[in-house]
Amino acid sequence: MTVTRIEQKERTRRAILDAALRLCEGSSLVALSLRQVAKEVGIVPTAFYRHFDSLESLGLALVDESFVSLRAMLRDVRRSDPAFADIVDSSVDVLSRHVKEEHDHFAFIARERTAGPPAVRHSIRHEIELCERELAADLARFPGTDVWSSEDLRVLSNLIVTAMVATAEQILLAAGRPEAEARVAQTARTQLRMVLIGALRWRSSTD
Amino acid sequence: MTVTRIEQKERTRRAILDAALRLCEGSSLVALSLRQVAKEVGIVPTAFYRHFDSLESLGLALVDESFVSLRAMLRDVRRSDPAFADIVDSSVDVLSRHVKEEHDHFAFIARERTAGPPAVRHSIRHEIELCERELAADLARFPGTDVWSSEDLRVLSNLIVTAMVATAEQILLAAGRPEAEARVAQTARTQLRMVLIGALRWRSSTD
DNA sequence: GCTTTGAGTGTACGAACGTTCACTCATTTG
DNA sequence: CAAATGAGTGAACGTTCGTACACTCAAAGC
Repeated sequence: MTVTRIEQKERTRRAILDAALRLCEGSSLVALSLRQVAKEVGIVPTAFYRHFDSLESLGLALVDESFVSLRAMLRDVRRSDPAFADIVDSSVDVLSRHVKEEHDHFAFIARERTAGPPAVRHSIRHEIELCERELAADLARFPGTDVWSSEDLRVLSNLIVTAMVATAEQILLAAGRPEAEARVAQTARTQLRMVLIGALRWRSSTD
Repeated sequence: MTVTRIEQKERTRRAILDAALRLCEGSSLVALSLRQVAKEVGIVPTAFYRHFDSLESLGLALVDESFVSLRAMLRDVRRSDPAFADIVDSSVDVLSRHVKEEHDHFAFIARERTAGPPAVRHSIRHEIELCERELAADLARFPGTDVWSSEDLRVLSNLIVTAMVATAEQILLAAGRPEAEARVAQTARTQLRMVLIGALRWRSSTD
């Protein structure tokens, strides 16, 4: 019991983050009230201000936290299991596993990306742009892509990220129905293959 | 002045729809209050109930209305201008023109699709699914697609619709900055070509 | 051990919320 | 022309909202 003081504060902070994540599921941050969060946590409304100075800064903290989950997923995708013959199979597999494991974080990103408070929307968009740039860098490391322009890489990774965001949304929607999940994953695999093959062919036919 | 009575009612109804569309821009339907809408329209809160029995049914009316705009766009895409050499060019052109013209409707769909009240979300998802099925039927009419399975068509049209929804979101985001709009359109054209070529190649290599 | 600190409390406020109800009064109807 | 209709009014209700302020009382620091 040496660090009890800051430890307890951190515990309450976590409880607030979790409560907010839980409560705005099914609506949005913009429809959430400070009092609801406080009641859910079990503290008095004014105590909220000891941790965040507004719901918006709470939202920004949730963005940070959610993208920690998302980046953990990207890390897993990157060092894809060599047991998988196909990078597409392994990537979609990692995606669907992470999305289900960190359901709340991915749902938060998907929802607040378009409907959150302006600052939250902006922050999420920025993070996703960074992901696109990272993906473009990854793609550039592939054999045979050295002839591509950076613009082509950008366009391709934008398309892939868009498709994967949509896939994540559909996985969330199918959550708990294994056959629906499998269907979404199968669709995502096919789409990824179409895109990759198309990108290669398109390049070699226009360079 | 023969139809003044119902005419006036319709006018107020329109004013409510417009006010709601305007007010929930930048947040969401779930963060909208009946009183805000009434104030914006210039009627007393209780008068709202003469036209809708809840904000949710207002939301459903806005979904209907927004998809009238969207379907008008699809109609334009379908009878694509023969002056355009490329169907991709003409489709993206029609898309960006309609999205800008009916900015509010497309923004509404994009936003409430993930963040609206459950019934609204569900309704939008249903409408988008119908669009996907229509697109699949259109694609089936293309020469050379007769060997495709209906599942392949479904997967492809899902991918295309996803990419176009994302494009619409980016056009909305770039609204008012012509160079940004042009960039989004150019990206969309490239992506559509990658997808179409990839789908063709993928099919012919696995049938 | 005495003092300081700060997470959490409790009360209180004015504002906005959804909904109720009884109403007005111009238009429509018969 | 009298009666019925129905869009819009206005006051009132019980809630919930964000926030201000003065407070408690363990843990942390000296």
